[in-house]
Amino acid sequence: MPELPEIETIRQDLSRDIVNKKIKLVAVSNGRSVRRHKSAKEFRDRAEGRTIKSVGRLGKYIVCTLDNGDNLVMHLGAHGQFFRTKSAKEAKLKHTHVVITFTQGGELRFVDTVSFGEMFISSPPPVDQPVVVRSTAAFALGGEGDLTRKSVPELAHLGFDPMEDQMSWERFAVALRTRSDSIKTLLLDQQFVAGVGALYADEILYSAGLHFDRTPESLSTTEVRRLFRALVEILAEAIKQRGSSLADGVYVDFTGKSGNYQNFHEVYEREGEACRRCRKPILKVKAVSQDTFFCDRCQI
DNA sequence: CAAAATTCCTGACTGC
DNA sequence: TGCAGTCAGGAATTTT
Repeated sequence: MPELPEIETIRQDLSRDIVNKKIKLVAVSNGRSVRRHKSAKEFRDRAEGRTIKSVGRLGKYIVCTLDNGDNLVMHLGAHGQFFRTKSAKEAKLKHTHVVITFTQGGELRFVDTVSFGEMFISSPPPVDQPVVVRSTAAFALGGEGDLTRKSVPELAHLGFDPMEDQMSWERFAVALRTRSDSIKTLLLDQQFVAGVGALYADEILYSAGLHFDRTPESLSTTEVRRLFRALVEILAEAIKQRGSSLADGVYVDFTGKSGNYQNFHEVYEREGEACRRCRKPILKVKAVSQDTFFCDRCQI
């Protein structure tokens, strides 16, 4: 369940920790975690001996640029976790599928109970075959996300990233008008906006004072602005708080510490508790094939 | 024809 | 104890 704020927290920590470290060994114990490759050996061969030059992010993907120009791309899926360990001796958690050992010592372990997550090595496209961006990101060219998208073809389909791309509320309004789905469906659609999942979608809609079922055509200009502002501000605040850790224990950073943003949730996992704005109990319904938490008085 | 709905992958957990 | 059902992110496939 990690979403953009949790992934960004991990990216920041990794960036401080593994940049300029050299990958000595890669051990894959579950081939499903590297399923885009023909074999685990191919993944290992392309990673071993490489030095990590930078750690970026697009949506829920972490992108490590290597010294040969390739990118090591990592996605946590629904239950994936990273753990940084000082030595190989530390006990291995169940479902540890990939272990990266650095020349300078220490390991980065990828633990993923259901193996919905993945890791793969991607090469930038040849100059005569540039990536064509067809998603909503085409409305937000010029940012950091644009560079990532163009060097990792596998991520070109992702919509704009609210933190990495140069989107404005006016261009967001244009992108919105191309779609007829409900606004919650759109927030969850990675090809519309990259990085938002069920938790932040509900928090964003509460903050914007909008009901999950509203459609883009029904939104006034003021409401579109409120939605865009909530999208950017909720994610930014959640990053400041190092993401949300729920009772399920799925999200912790790679040292095992929880985030703080769960203490600021207005609706998510607050069914029956009083809305902090109007005191009416928060509701939970099935919508967009998922649980949706909202206040039916404050969100119209 | 596109958009919407369903399926698939896997393991943890819930309820009977 | 066991067994059916549910859930999760995203891609692929099927149905509408």
